[in-house]
Amino acid sequence: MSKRTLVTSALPYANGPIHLGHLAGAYLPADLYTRYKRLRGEEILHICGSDEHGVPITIAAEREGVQPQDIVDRFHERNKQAFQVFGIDFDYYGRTSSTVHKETSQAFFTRLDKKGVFRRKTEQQLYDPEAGMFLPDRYVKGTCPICGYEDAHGDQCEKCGSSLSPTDLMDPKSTLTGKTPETRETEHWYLPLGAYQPKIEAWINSRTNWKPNVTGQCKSWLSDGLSDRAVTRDLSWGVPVPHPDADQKVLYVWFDAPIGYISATREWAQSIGDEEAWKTWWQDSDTRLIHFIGKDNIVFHCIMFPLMLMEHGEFILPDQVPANEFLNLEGKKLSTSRGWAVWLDEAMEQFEPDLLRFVLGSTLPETKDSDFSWADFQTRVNSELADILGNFVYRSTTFTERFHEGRVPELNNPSKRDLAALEAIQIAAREIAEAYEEFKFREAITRTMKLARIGNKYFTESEPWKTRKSDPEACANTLHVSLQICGALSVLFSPVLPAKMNQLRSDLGLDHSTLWDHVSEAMLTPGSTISSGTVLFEKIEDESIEFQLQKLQGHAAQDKENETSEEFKLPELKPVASFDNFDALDLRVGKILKAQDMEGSKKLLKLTVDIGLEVRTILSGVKEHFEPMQLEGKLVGVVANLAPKKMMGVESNGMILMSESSDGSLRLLSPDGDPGDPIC
RNA sequence: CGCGGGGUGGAGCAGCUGGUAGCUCGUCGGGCUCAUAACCCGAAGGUCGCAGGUUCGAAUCCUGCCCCCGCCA
Repeated sequence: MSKRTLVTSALPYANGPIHLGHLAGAYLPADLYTRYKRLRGEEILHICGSDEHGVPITIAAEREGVQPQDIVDRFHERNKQAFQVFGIDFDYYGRTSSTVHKETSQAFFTRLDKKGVFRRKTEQQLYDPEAGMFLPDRYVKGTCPICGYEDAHGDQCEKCGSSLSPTDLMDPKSTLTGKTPETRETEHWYLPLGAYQPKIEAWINSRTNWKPNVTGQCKSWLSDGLSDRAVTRDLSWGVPVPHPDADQKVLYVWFDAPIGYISATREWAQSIGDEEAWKTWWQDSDTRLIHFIGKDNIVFHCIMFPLMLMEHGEFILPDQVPANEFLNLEGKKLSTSRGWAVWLDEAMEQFEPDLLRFVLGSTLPETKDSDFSWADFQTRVNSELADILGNFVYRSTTFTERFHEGRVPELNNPSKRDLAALEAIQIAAREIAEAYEEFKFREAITRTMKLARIGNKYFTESEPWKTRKSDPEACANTLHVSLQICGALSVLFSPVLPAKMNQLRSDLGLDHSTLWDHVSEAMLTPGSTISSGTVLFEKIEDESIEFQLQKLQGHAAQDKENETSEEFKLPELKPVASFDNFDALDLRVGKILKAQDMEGSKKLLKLTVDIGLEVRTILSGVKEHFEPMQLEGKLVGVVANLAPKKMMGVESNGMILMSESSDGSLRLLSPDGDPGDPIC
């Protein structure tokens, strides 16, 4: 039995925000596990951080005309913040652009180099003389030698799917300068995976407790035969290769990123004022190392990184890699580039983190790809969190409040049913724990919810509203038992619903440091006071779901527009809307009294509009289409009851109706009538 | 034959180290009224993609075929 557990979550790539797919793949399961283990009183450390090197970041930086560091700074902060709000309980969130990481990964490289692990190979690579640099695969485009597609990338042809090497391309062009690159010689360090294959294979075969999808993926790689992999690249953004012959070279991102787990742990040790503390977590064989990742990362965490650790010699190896499959969205695969994603920070503007944690946790892609849909989100929140769990707690506490002075009753002469319900608490605690230990988080959540279902059934069958008069002792027992179940739930559900269960424990007068092993049929002391009337979970209205769906469509449509902006194509009709949907809008005739420039905004004009009943301020994104003077005095259509929205520090109260031409230009809808007339 | 995943009642999933097909939601019927139009009970609904094979017995193992879906997490 290991003394402690080190949990790592895949380092998110710092060129974009976190979306639901990321959470479902690694962060939420890691957090559920960590929180569960902490509740067990076990020693556990959860490490993560931003992966900040690699070509996509330099491409993003160039596109925006900024430095890679700027991109990375932006997303590091944004993602760190989003994780925190969502309740992902990292002990430390580092970043690979840090000094400690640079030192750690360089030392790692040097040690492997000195041990003779690497092979140096000279190879031909494309060089852009104008840009003065070797071109990474993705910086080269050309004609695919296999299918003749003219716009193939240096690493892969999107048309036929063939994987390519830049030198395979016919008529290659640098995407930086558009020039034809020349071929030059360069030398790189390789990790000769092929040579180590037997060693890796033996190790993988010894991992008998891994998930089938993980082992399967590894074996498939092994049976294809591992090929050597470069660990260095000719780039400027990354960790410089610490070798005199390696001018202008950096460590390949796949090599330095996993070392980020170690460097982040070192930084954590510094932060607690004990520089050496990280060693316990990485070098003591009593520590169990667990990597939470998405399936795309399996090969790195199950083959490459373990090999690096083995050859380094001073580190423990991963004990478990509970990789998840992928999460789809509304039945379609997520695509950040096509705008088909739900961004964590945006989702949390509307919904409490616990709701997302629950729904996402209930549908984690543990064994195969799974699907997240907003309709399902609404159903699960309403029918499970609100109706089953929330309502059970509510009926138990309010009944106690109304008929028992808000105090936990004594248990006297319990019936068989009472005893069975109390026993269910222990059984649940045991079964739920078992599921967590086996990384079956969906199962854990189902089993936890089952206890609330048992509570409802027990409460209904006991009929305290009848025994209240006929048999007060039985009634008291019912309340006693129901409240004990609530108490148990407040702990057993807290890995999934940390904030809500904190609230519940407060209401029940339980200590926040209550541990899993304190869960029993006697958690609440008879006579102690409880609070009631807290509605833990509000139901989600259709409108909120509709809003999210539209936002999603909006993201996707906007992106489509960007892609096909040259085509003259009218947008497709939206799905049928009910009359109620239409009727919810209050459309009015308005008169623009004044139009002012919004300083600092590219798009917005500040309009003062008379809508008959009142004069209000409306911000409109029309600066690129109209001069303020053109607008003053015009009659326009106004959405008068749109929720106010603050932009650039000014609150906008409504929206001006426009028509948009295929070339993107806007025109006013000009109604006849007087300000305030309803449009119907 | 590029790699990988999958096809189970209306929907979303579990079962897949072989032995009467489960769960949540939805639907229908009933009960109850403490409660967030909630809760409880019952019912209908599946030849487990297709075809072969192994076996006393296969959703579960083997073979072939068909169809979906990912592969800038």
